[in-house]
Amino acid sequence: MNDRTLDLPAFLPYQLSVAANRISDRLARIYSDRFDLTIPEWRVMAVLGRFPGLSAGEVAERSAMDKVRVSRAVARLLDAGRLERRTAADDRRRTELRLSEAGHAIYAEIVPLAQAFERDVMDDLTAGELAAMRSALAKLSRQP
Amino acid sequence: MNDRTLDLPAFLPYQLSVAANRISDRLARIYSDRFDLTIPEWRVMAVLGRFPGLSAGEVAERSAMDKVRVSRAVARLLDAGRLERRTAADDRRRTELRLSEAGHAIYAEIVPLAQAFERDVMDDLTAGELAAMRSALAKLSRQP
DNA sequence: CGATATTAGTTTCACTTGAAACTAATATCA
DNA sequence: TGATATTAGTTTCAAGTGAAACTAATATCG
Repeated sequence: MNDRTLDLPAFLPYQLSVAANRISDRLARIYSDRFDLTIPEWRVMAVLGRFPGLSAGEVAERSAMDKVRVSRAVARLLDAGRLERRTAADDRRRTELRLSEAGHAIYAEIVPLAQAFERDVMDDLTAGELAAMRSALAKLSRQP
Repeated sequence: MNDRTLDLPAFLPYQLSVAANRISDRLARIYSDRFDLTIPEWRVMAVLGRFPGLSAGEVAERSAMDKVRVSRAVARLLDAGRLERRTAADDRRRTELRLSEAGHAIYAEIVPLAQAFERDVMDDLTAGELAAMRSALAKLSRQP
Protein backbone atom coordinates (compact mmCIF):
# COMPACT_ATOMS: atom_id res chain seq x y z
CA MET A 1 0.00 0.00 0.00
CA ASN A 2 1.59 3.24 -1.10
CA ASP A 3 0.22 6.72 -0.62
CA ARG A 4 -1.34 6.89 -4.07
CA THR A 5 -3.66 4.14 -3.08
CA LEU A 6 -6.36 4.07 -0.47
CA ASP A 7 -6.91 1.21 1.92
CA LEU A 8 -10.64 1.25 2.49
CA PRO A 9 -10.73 -0.97 5.61
CA ALA A 10 -8.20 1.34 7.27
CA PHE A 11 -9.91 4.54 6.16
CA LEU A 12 -11.48 6.18 9.18
CA PRO A 13 -14.66 7.51 7.53
CA TYR A 14 -15.29 4.04 6.12
CA GLN A 15 -14.69 2.31 9.46
CA LEU A 16 -17.01 4.75 11.13
CA SER A 17 -19.73 4.23 8.59
CA VAL A 18 -19.51 0.45 8.75
CA ALA A 19 -19.54 0.37 12.54
CA ALA A 20 -22.44 2.80 12.77
CA ASN A 21 -24.51 0.86 10.26
CA ARG A 22 -23.89 -2.39 12.00
CA ILE A 23 -24.93 -1.00 15.37
CA SER A 24 -27.96 0.77 13.91
CA ASP A 25 -29.11 -2.41 12.22
CA ARG A 26 -28.82 -4.45 15.36
CA LEU A 27 -30.70 -1.88 17.37
CA ALA A 28 -33.35 -1.40 14.71
CA ARG A 29 -34.03 -5.12 14.73
CA ILE A 30 -35.01 -4.85 18.37
CA TYR A 31 -37.78 -2.38 17.89
CA SER A 32 -38.82 -3.14 14.33
CA ASP A 33 -39.30 -6.82 15.05
CA ARG A 34 -41.29 -6.39 18.19
CA PHE A 35 -42.98 -3.03 17.74
CA ASP A 36 -43.04 -2.43 14.01
CA LEU A 37 -41.17 0.84 14.40
CA THR A 38 -38.75 2.34 11.90
CA ILE A 39 -35.64 4.20 12.95
CA PRO A 40 -37.17 7.65 12.36
CA GLU A 41 -40.29 6.64 14.26
CA TRP A 42 -38.28 5.40 17.18
CA ARG A 43 -36.26 8.60 17.26
CA VAL A 44 -39.38 10.70 17.34
CA MET A 45 -40.74 8.62 20.20
CA ALA A 46 -37.45 8.80 22.05
CA VAL A 47 -37.42 12.58 21.85
CA LEU A 48 -41.05 12.98 22.84
CA GLY A 49 -40.71 10.49 25.67
CA ARG A 50 -38.22 12.85 27.18
CA PHE A 51 -39.64 16.18 26.02
CA PRO A 52 -43.40 15.93 25.66
CA GLY A 53 -45.09 18.78 23.86
CA LEU A 54 -42.35 19.65 21.42
CA SER A 55 -43.25 20.76 17.93
CA ALA A 56 -42.26 18.75 14.86
CA GLY A 57 -39.48 21.20 14.12
CA GLU A 58 -38.09 20.90 17.61
CA VAL A 59 -38.20 17.14 17.32
CA ALA A 60 -36.25 17.43 14.08
CA GLU A 61 -33.56 19.50 15.79
CA ARG A 62 -33.19 17.07 18.63
CA SER A 63 -33.15 13.95 16.52
CA ALA A 64 -30.75 14.98 13.77
CA MET A 65 -33.42 14.42 11.17
CA ASP A 66 -34.87 16.78 8.59
CA LYS A 67 -38.43 18.00 8.79
CA VAL A 68 -39.61 15.75 5.97
CA ARG A 69 -38.56 12.63 7.77
CA VAL A 70 -40.06 13.84 11.00
CA SER A 71 -43.29 14.77 9.28
CA ARG A 72 -43.61 11.27 7.86
CA ALA A 73 -42.66 9.51 11.05
CA VAL A 74 -45.17 11.60 12.96
CA ALA A 75 -47.87 10.80 10.41
CA ARG A 76 -47.29 7.07 10.79
CA LEU A 77 -47.17 7.28 14.56
CA LEU A 78 -50.42 9.25 14.66
CA ASP A 79 -51.93 6.70 12.36
CA ALA A 80 -50.88 3.92 14.69
CA GLY A 81 -52.32 5.79 17.65
CA ARG A 82 -48.95 6.19 19.28
CA LEU A 83 -48.88 9.98 19.31
CA GLU A 84 -51.23 12.81 20.06
CA ARG A 85 -51.06 16.10 18.28
CA ARG A 86 -52.72 19.39 18.91
CA THR A 87 -52.29 22.77 17.37
CA ALA A 88 -50.52 25.20 19.62
CA ALA A 89 -52.88 27.70 21.15
CA ASP A 90 -50.67 30.69 20.54
CA ASP A 91 -49.44 29.87 17.04
CA ARG A 92 -51.69 27.77 14.89
CA ARG A 93 -48.92 26.76 12.53
CA ARG A 94 -47.19 24.89 15.30
CA THR A 95 -48.30 21.61 16.64
CA GLU A 96 -47.62 20.07 20.02
CA LEU A 97 -46.70 16.43 20.01
CA ARG A 98 -46.76 13.91 22.80
CA LEU A 99 -46.88 10.17 23.21
CA SER A 100 -50.36 8.73 23.58
CA GLU A 101 -51.04 6.20 26.28
CA ALA A 102 -50.28 3.41 23.81
CA GLY A 103 -47.14 5.28 22.78
CA HIS A 104 -46.01 5.55 26.38
CA ALA A 105 -46.53 1.86 26.92
CA ILE A 106 -44.30 1.03 23.96
CA TYR A 107 -41.75 3.61 24.98
CA ALA A 108 -41.59 2.10 28.46
CA GLU A 109 -40.92 -1.29 26.94
CA ILE A 110 -38.27 -0.13 24.52
CA VAL A 111 -36.21 2.07 26.82
CA PRO A 112 -34.83 -0.80 28.92
CA LEU A 113 -34.19 -2.87 25.81
CA ALA A 114 -32.28 -0.01 24.24
CA GLN A 115 -30.32 0.55 27.42
CA ALA A 116 -29.49 -3.12 27.65
CA PHE A 117 -28.36 -3.09 24.06
CA GLU A 118 -26.16 -0.08 24.68
CA ARG A 119 -24.63 -1.77 27.71
CA ASP A 120 -24.06 -4.88 25.67
CA VAL A 121 -22.23 -2.92 23.00
CA MET A 122 -20.20 -1.01 25.55
CA ASP A 123 -19.22 -4.15 27.36
CA ASP A 124 -17.07 -5.04 24.39
CA LEU A 125 -15.04 -1.89 24.90
CA THR A 126 -12.52 -1.09 27.56
CA ALA A 127 -13.23 1.90 29.75
CA GLY A 128 -10.54 3.83 27.92
CA GLU A 129 -11.93 2.97 24.53
CA LEU A 130 -15.38 4.03 25.60
CA ALA A 131 -14.25 7.34 27.02
CA ALA A 132 -12.09 8.13 24.01
CA MET A 133 -14.87 7.11 21.70
CA ARG A 134 -17.39 9.37 23.38
CA SER A 135 -15.22 12.44 23.24
CA ALA A 136 -14.13 11.62 19.71
CA LEU A 137 -17.73 11.20 18.57
CA ALA A 138 -18.70 14.45 20.19
CA LYS A 139 -15.93 16.24 18.30
CA LEU A 140 -16.79 14.61 15.01
CA SER A 141 -20.47 15.45 15.30
CA ARG A 142 -19.70 19.05 16.01
CA GLN A 143 -17.84 19.52 12.75
CA PRO A 144 -19.46 21.49 9.84
CA MET B 1 -33.19 12.05 33.41
CA ASN B 2 -34.11 8.86 35.20
CA ASP B 3 -33.53 5.35 33.97
CA ARG B 4 -37.01 4.99 32.51
CA THR B 5 -36.16 7.68 30.06
CA LEU B 6 -33.64 7.70 27.30
CA ASP B 7 -31.35 10.60 26.61
CA LEU B 8 -30.85 10.43 22.87
CA PRO B 9 -27.80 12.73 22.63
CA ALA B 10 -26.02 10.57 25.19
CA PHE B 11 -27.06 7.27 23.64
CA LEU B 12 -24.03 5.67 22.04
CA PRO B 13 -25.70 4.17 18.96
CA TYR B 14 -27.23 7.57 18.24
CA GLN B 15 -23.94 9.42 18.70
CA LEU B 16 -22.24 6.94 16.44
CA SER B 17 -24.86 7.30 13.76
CA VAL B 18 -24.82 11.09 13.84
CA ALA B 19 -21.04 11.29 13.72
CA ALA B 20 -20.82 8.75 10.89
CA ASN B 21 -23.43 10.55 8.83
CA ARG B 22 -21.79 13.88 9.33
CA ILE B 23 -18.41 12.57 8.23
CA SER B 24 -19.88 10.65 5.30
CA ASP B 25 -21.71 13.72 4.08
CA ARG B 26 -18.65 15.88 4.24
CA LEU B 27 -16.59 13.33 2.39
CA ALA B 28 -19.28 12.66 -0.18
CA ARG B 29 -19.45 16.33 -0.97
CA ILE B 30 -15.82 16.20 -2.04
CA TYR B 31 -16.26 13.61 -4.69
CA SER B 32 -19.86 14.18 -5.69
CA ASP B 33 -19.33 17.89 -6.30
CA ARG B 34 -16.21 17.53 -8.34
CA PHE B 35 -16.57 14.11 -9.93
CA ASP B 36 -20.26 13.34 -9.87
CA LEU B 37 -19.70 10.14 -7.91
CA THR B 38 -22.09 8.61 -5.41
CA ILE B 39 -20.86 6.90 -2.25
CA PRO B 40 -21.36 3.38 -3.66
CA GLU B 41 -19.56 4.38 -6.86
CA TRP B 42 -16.67 5.81 -4.95
CA ARG B 43 -16.42 2.67 -2.83
CA VAL B 44 -16.29 0.48 -5.91
CA MET B 45 -13.57 2.64 -7.38
CA ALA B 46 -11.64 2.64 -4.13
CA VAL B 47 -11.67 -1.14 -3.98
CA LEU B 48 -10.75 -1.59 -7.61
CA GLY B 49 -8.02 1.02 -7.41
CA ARG B 50 -6.35 -1.20 -4.88
CA PHE B 51 -7.39 -4.62 -6.18
CA PRO B 52 -7.84 -4.49 -9.93
CA GLY B 53 -9.54 -7.46 -11.51
CA LEU B 54 -11.89 -8.36 -8.69
CA SER B 55 -15.35 -9.64 -9.48
CA ALA B 56 -18.47 -7.75 -8.48
CA GLY B 57 -19.04 -10.14 -5.61
CA GLU B 58 -15.55 -9.64 -4.32
CA VAL B 59 -16.01 -5.90 -4.52
CA ALA B 60 -19.19 -6.28 -2.50
CA GLU B 61 -17.36 -8.18 0.23
CA ARG B 62 -14.62 -5.63 0.45
CA SER B 63 -16.86 -2.60 0.44
CA ALA B 64 -19.52 -3.67 2.94
CA MET B 65 -22.20 -3.29 0.30
CA ASP B 66 -24.68 -5.81 -1.02
CA LYS B 67 -24.51 -7.14 -4.55
CA VAL B 68 -27.43 -5.05 -5.76
CA ARG B 69 -25.75 -1.82 -4.82
CA VAL B 70 -22.51 -2.95 -6.34
CA SER B 71 -24.25 -4.05 -9.52
CA ARG B 72 -25.82 -0.63 -9.91
CA ALA B 73 -22.72 1.30 -9.06
CA VAL B 74 -20.75 -0.78 -11.55
CA ALA B 75 -23.39 -0.17 -14.23
CA ARG B 76 -23.16 3.60 -13.75
CA LEU B 77 -19.38 3.54 -13.70
CA LEU B 78 -19.27 1.48 -16.89
CA ASP B 79 -21.71 3.89 -18.44
CA ALA B 80 -19.49 6.78 -17.53
CA GLY B 81 -16.47 5.00 -18.98
CA ARG B 82 -14.76 4.78 -15.63
CA LEU B 83 -14.56 1.00 -15.44
CA GLU B 84 -13.71 -1.85 -17.72
CA ARG B 85 -15.35 -5.20 -17.43
CA ARG B 86 -14.59 -8.52 -19.00
CA THR B 87 -15.95 -11.95 -18.44
CA ALA B 88 -13.55 -14.21 -16.63
CA ALA B 89 -11.94 -16.71 -18.95
CA ASP B 90 -12.39 -19.67 -16.65
CA ASP B 91 -15.92 -18.96 -15.38
CA ARG B 92 -18.17 -17.01 -17.65
CA ARG B 93 -20.54 -16.04 -14.89
CA ARG B 94 -17.83 -14.01 -13.25
CA THR B 95 -16.66 -10.72 -14.47
CA GLU B 96 -13.35 -9.00 -13.90
CA LEU B 97 -13.53 -5.34 -13.10
CA ARG B 98 -10.85 -2.70 -13.30
CA LEU B 99 -10.60 1.05 -13.54
CA SER B 100 -10.38 2.38 -17.08
CA GLU B 101 -7.80 5.01 -17.89
CA ALA B 102 -10.37 7.71 -17.15
CA GLY B 103 -11.27 5.90 -13.94
CA HIS B 104 -7.64 5.80 -12.89
CA ALA B 105 -7.27 9.50 -13.53
CA ILE B 106 -10.21 10.27 -11.27
CA TYR B 107 -9.02 7.82 -8.65
CA ALA B 108 -5.62 9.47 -8.63
CA GLU B 109 -7.26 12.81 -8.02
CA ILE B 110 -9.57 11.64 -5.28
CA VAL B 111 -7.13 9.59 -3.20
CA PRO B 112 -5.12 12.57 -1.98
CA LEU B 113 -8.29 14.54 -1.33
CA ALA B 114 -9.71 11.69 0.71
CA GLN B 115 -6.47 11.32 2.61
CA ALA B 116 -6.34 15.03 3.31
CA PHE B 117 -9.90 14.88 4.55
CA GLU B 118 -9.13 11.96 6.81
CA ARG B 119 -6.12 13.80 8.22
CA ASP B 120 -8.25 16.86 8.74
CA VAL B 121 -10.77 14.85 10.69
CA MET B 122 -8.12 13.08 12.71
CA ASP B 123 -6.39 16.31 13.55
CA ASP B 124 -9.30 17.12 15.80
CA LEU B 125 -8.61 14.03 17.88
CA THR B 126 -5.81 13.36 20.29
CA ALA B 127 -3.54 10.43 19.56
CA GLY B 128 -5.19 8.50 22.36
CA GLU B 129 -8.66 9.22 21.10
CA LEU B 130 -7.71 8.11 17.64
CA ALA B 131 -6.14 4.86 18.77
CA ALA B 132 -9.03 4.01 21.07
CA MET B 133 -11.50 4.94 18.40
CA ARG B 134 -9.86 2.67 15.85
CA SER B 135 -9.85 -0.36 18.07
CA ALA B 136 -13.37 0.38 19.28
CA LEU B 137 -14.63 0.70 15.72
CA ALA B 138 -12.96 -2.54 14.78
CA LYS B 139 -14.72 -4.30 17.62
CA LEU B 140 -18.08 -2.77 16.82
CA SER B 141 -17.83 -3.72 13.17
CA ARG B 142 -17.04 -7.28 14.02
CA GLN B 143 -20.25 -7.78 15.96
CA PRO B 144 -23.13 -9.91 14.47
C1' DC C 1 -24.16 -38.38 -19.46
C1' DG C 2 -28.26 -35.55 -17.83
C1' DA C 3 -31.10 -33.88 -14.00
C1' DT C 4 -30.76 -30.88 -10.13
C1' DA C 5 -28.43 -27.58 -7.23
C1' DT C 6 -25.56 -23.72 -6.76
C1' DT C 7 -23.44 -19.40 -7.91
C1' DA C 8 -22.72 -14.60 -10.25
C1' DG C 9 -24.93 -10.91 -11.44
C1' DT C 10 -29.29 -8.28 -12.99
C1' DT C 11 -34.04 -6.81 -12.75
C1' DT C 12 -38.43 -6.06 -10.49
C1' DC C 13 -41.23 -4.21 -7.08
C1' DA C 14 -42.57 -1.87 -3.19
C1' DC C 15 -40.79 1.34 -0.16
C1' DT C 16 -37.75 5.26 1.64
C1' DT C 17 -35.48 9.41 0.87
C1' DG C 18 -34.55 14.64 0.47
C1' DA C 19 -34.89 18.85 -2.36
C1' DA C 20 -38.06 21.80 -3.98
C1' DA C 21 -42.67 23.29 -4.36
C1' DC C 22 -46.56 24.05 -1.87
C1' DT C 23 -50.27 25.51 1.92
C1' DA C 24 -51.56 27.81 5.85
C1' DA C 25 -50.51 30.82 9.48
C1' DT C 26 -47.93 34.60 11.54
C1' DA C 27 -44.59 38.54 11.46
C1' DT C 28 -42.81 42.76 9.59
C1' DC C 29 -42.93 47.28 8.21
C1' DA C 30 -44.17 51.07 4.98
C1' DT D 1 -53.78 48.75 7.76
C1' DG D 2 -52.48 45.68 4.01
C1' DA D 3 -48.68 44.09 1.06
C1' DT D 4 -44.67 41.20 1.52
C1' DA D 5 -41.69 38.10 3.92
C1' DT D 6 -41.05 34.38 6.97
C1' DT D 7 -42.10 30.14 9.33
C1' DA D 8 -44.31 25.31 10.32
C1' DG D 9 -45.43 21.49 8.31
C1' DT D 10 -46.98 18.60 4.09
C1' DT D 11 -46.80 16.92 -0.58
C1' DT D 12 -44.62 16.02 -4.96
C1' DC D 13 -41.20 14.15 -7.71
C1' DA D 14 -37.17 11.89 -9.09
C1' DA D 15 -33.78 8.97 -7.35
C1' DG D 16 -31.94 5.33 -4.26
C1' DT D 17 -32.74 1.04 -1.68
C1' DG D 18 -32.91 -4.14 -0.56
C1' DA D 19 -35.54 -8.50 -0.70
C1' DA D 20 -37.03 -11.60 -3.82
C1' DA D 21 -37.44 -13.22 -8.39
C1' DC D 22 -34.99 -13.93 -12.31
C1' DT D 23 -31.22 -15.34 -16.05
C1' DA D 24 -27.19 -17.49 -17.36
C1' DA D 25 -23.39 -20.28 -16.32
C1' DT D 26 -21.15 -23.88 -13.72
C1' DA D 27 -20.96 -27.70 -10.25
C1' DT D 28 -22.56 -31.96 -8.31
C1' DC D 29 -23.95 -36.43 -8.24
C1' DG D 30 -26.82 -40.56 -9.46
